Amino acid sequence: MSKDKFYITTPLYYVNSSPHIGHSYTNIAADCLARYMRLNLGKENVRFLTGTDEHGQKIQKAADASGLSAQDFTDKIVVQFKELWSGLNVTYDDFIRTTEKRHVDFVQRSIQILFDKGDIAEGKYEGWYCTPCETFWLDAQVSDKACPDCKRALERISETNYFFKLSKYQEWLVKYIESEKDFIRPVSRYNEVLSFLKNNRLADLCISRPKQRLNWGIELPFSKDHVIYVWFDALLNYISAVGQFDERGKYTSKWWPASLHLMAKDILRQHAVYWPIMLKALDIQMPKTVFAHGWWMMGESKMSKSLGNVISPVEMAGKYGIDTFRYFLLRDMPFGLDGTFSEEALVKRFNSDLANDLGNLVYRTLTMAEKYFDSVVPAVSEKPKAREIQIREKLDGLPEVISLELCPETNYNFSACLERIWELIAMANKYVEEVKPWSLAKENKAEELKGFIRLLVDVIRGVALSLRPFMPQTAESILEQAGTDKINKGKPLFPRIDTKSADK
RNA sequence: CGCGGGGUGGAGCAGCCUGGUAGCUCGCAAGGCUCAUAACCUUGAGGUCGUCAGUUCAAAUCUGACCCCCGCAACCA
Repeated sequence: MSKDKFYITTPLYYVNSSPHIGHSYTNIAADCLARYMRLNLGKENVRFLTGTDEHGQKIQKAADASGLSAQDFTDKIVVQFKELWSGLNVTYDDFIRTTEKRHVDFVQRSIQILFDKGDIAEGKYEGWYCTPCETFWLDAQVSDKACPDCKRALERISETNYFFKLSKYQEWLVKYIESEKDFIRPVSRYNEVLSFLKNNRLADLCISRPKQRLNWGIELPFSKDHVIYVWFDALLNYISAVGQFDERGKYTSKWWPASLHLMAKDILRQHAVYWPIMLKALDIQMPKTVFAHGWWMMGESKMSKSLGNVISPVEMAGKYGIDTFRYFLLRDMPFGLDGTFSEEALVKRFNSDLANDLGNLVYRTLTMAEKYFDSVVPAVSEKPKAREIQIREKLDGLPEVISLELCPETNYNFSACLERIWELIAMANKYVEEVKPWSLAKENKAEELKGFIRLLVDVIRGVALSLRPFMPQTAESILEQAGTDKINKGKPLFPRIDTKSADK
């Protein structure tokens, strides 16, 4: 990517069920980066794409189960996703659905190009099929010719399908990954993919499904009897949304190549193996970075609908506030690793970090400005003390520190950014004890008091500016209260949650 | 011998790559202060860094073996 443009994507979410905390996590992280880049590069130089993946058998089945047509069903779920994003202040620039014409046309064109150049060919697909479940199983997944799902007898079938020649590009991909250290992040994932590619021979990817089994999909342009495999269809969204092929099949785009494809670790394979090979075959540039983050675990176990431990992001944001939810997700687990979600942990973070540290600093600062200087922000001190100089250095250095943490090399470390900001907050809280402004007031040391209050106001302004990508509402609120020469104090930002009485 | 992550004071984690006083947050105890949301500040208690062996002057950190926990099929980032 060029350094003055930033194109970030999230996965296209599969709409066979409602959105949950994992979807929120990916999109909040993406939103944070998009907001950050907009502030630095200008709004017009940032593109943030999200959307939904709507084809395939699981969706067909989910639609059947709810008694709706596939189109009506997906229309309904898409609304839930869009509402969630606006409910979490996720500011995407474009939302693509794989059922949209712009995407369908693009996918058909792409696959025709690959077919014409010989990278897609007809072949036989053999495997096991469970008629009641309407599910295909590979040899490796099956034992005793029984369906892993329903345990009923499987049928051996062989059908005509189309295959994408992944193996043709395997060597190229290994070399490419080896030459581009930023291509897959974090490093543990980079090593994982590379060793996978070195130790396994890629099988050619079956990219079609016979219509007799499944017709909810994009039709193959060269076979009326087949639709396109969902992954092959879905991955193309990253380029279908921002560009097009000319007559000669050359892809042009204002935004491509993407700066960052963000996803969870479970779909890294598709993005780090299939996708680059698809692009290479289409003669299109590689994205700069593919980043796989970790999973949120629920207490001891994995999040699971059957265990009933799925957290509703809407409920969390509604109960504790959007910014609290964003803060918790971005702060509590290092980006790239797995973490544990619990409401108790969230409340703890709320009370200690947001109420006690940040909220209290803002509130006490504004109260003093109000009380000592009638809400007029005083001038910067002319003879700052050593400690004040130190705090100002930390404050001035914050943007640089954050920029170093929000890049592929440091794994887009949101948590570290927030830690750095909170270090400044802690310094300011300590400094209040050191200076004892209440004593200065009693002793009529107005000059000293002025410089001190101004320092605190500058700190909370700086904190607010740095927080904009992470906690947009909070940042705005602080700037509304303290952004101008006249303080406009409001209510405490994060009223402490009383856990002691709630426990019993 | 399928793959991967992890076992560090009461809880949750960092440190391990690039060996050398074991650090952070929360909780707990004592004290201070009053501008502030029973908030803030200071100090303190508390750890044989999963087990065993090896390398080394020196190991949480490197090597080997072993034990235990959790993900990797499904709904699913």
